[in-house]
Amino acid sequence: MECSASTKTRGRPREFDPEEALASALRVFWKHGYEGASMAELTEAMGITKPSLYACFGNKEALFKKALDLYERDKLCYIKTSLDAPTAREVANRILRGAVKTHCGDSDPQGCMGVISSVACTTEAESIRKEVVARRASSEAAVVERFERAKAEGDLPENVDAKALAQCLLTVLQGLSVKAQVGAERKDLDAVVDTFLTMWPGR
Amino acid sequence: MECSASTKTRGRPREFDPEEALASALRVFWKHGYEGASMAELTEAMGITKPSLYACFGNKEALFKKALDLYERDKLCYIKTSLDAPTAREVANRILRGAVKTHCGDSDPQGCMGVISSVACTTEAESIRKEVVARRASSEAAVVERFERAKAEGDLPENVDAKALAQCLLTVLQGLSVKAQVGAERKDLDAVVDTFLTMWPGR
DNA sequence: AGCATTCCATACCGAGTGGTACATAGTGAT
DNA sequence: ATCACTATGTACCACTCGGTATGGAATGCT
Repeated sequence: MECSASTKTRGRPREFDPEEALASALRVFWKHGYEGASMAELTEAMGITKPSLYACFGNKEALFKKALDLYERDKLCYIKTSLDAPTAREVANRILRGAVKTHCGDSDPQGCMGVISSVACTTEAESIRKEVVARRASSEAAVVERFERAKAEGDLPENVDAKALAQCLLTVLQGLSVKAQVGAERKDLDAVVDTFLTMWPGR
Repeated sequence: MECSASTKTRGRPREFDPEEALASALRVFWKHGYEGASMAELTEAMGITKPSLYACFGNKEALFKKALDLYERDKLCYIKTSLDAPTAREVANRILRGAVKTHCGDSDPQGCMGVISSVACTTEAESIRKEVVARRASSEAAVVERFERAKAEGDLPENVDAKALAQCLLTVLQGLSVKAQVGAERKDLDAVVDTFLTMWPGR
């Protein structure tokens, strides 16, 4: 049991690729959130049966967390790389453009999996919400830190509150993902980003 | 059947107040969204049994739409009244402050019922999502119109795109409601609004 | 070949879902 | 008092939920 990349093959070999299956599961969770994704839809998308899923991934919650890992590694990586931009404005630009591209593309589900899963939670699945919120907090902290550096480097005026500005940026980010999920057109979201960047203080 | 305020009382009189019951239902939908709210929790909160609910409100979907009407009338009215503010900046200020107060108060559930219900929708409840999205679109149109007037009146610089600015404002609005729902502190949201208004173009 | 081990498929579990049939109870009109 | 009418409470429906027991199939080791 427990999916791993070990090479010892005693017993009947597994007939599916756990990574491919996880990628399929990710798309289902992304579309419907944690509670909205049923085991039936998950197994069908993954092309495996329920016992195989449970043997390999544990249970629904463990599967979700592994999917969330994959999501952050593959789809949310643009946030971390954006922090390398030379100015605060360019950081904001890259993050927002990256969000529009990721959440409004037509090859992947619309919207942000984190937002979907944290908003769509009945009380009983609150551990999922806490998981998502905790991960988002760490991203937020990184942006705050980056903007404080930007202030020291003169990218941002002295009077701006780095933490508040970072939270404002991420608020727009989450708003964009909501709009994307309920079917906003990409050009409208691009216009929102244009407008927000026009308002952006400093360079 | 069908709840109404008619005065003819042939047959056994109803033992509950439909308006009170609807208000209780609203709080449940607000907390959990359409699909997250179970009939069991609804009936318990409303203090009535399922047959009474179905006789008076039709079914779950009809009950939700009536709750949504009540929500918009009682809780989202600040958006329409905000449009009467003298300047575009004051319109934005009132809308954002109203949102923080409404979605981050401790007497009502956290977050925006519309966002929760439109984001947390499995494919089968898509009619609910469309309903919510359509209502939001009409609000958005009103804000766009108000900002175009503001441009004509000189509140906003000539180079700003009224529609994009309105969408940007509502993007922040939805971002705020997401943050409120997952437990952001009110002072942080106030700081976001402060920052956004500092960036606001024109008067 | 025989064995231990692992995976797959079917069929099932108890609990919860939205929704309803039915008998009973309370009302106004006749 | 009887009737038509409506609300209520119980008990139930078919269905789906996440999760699992079980038997057989496929492998490596001895």
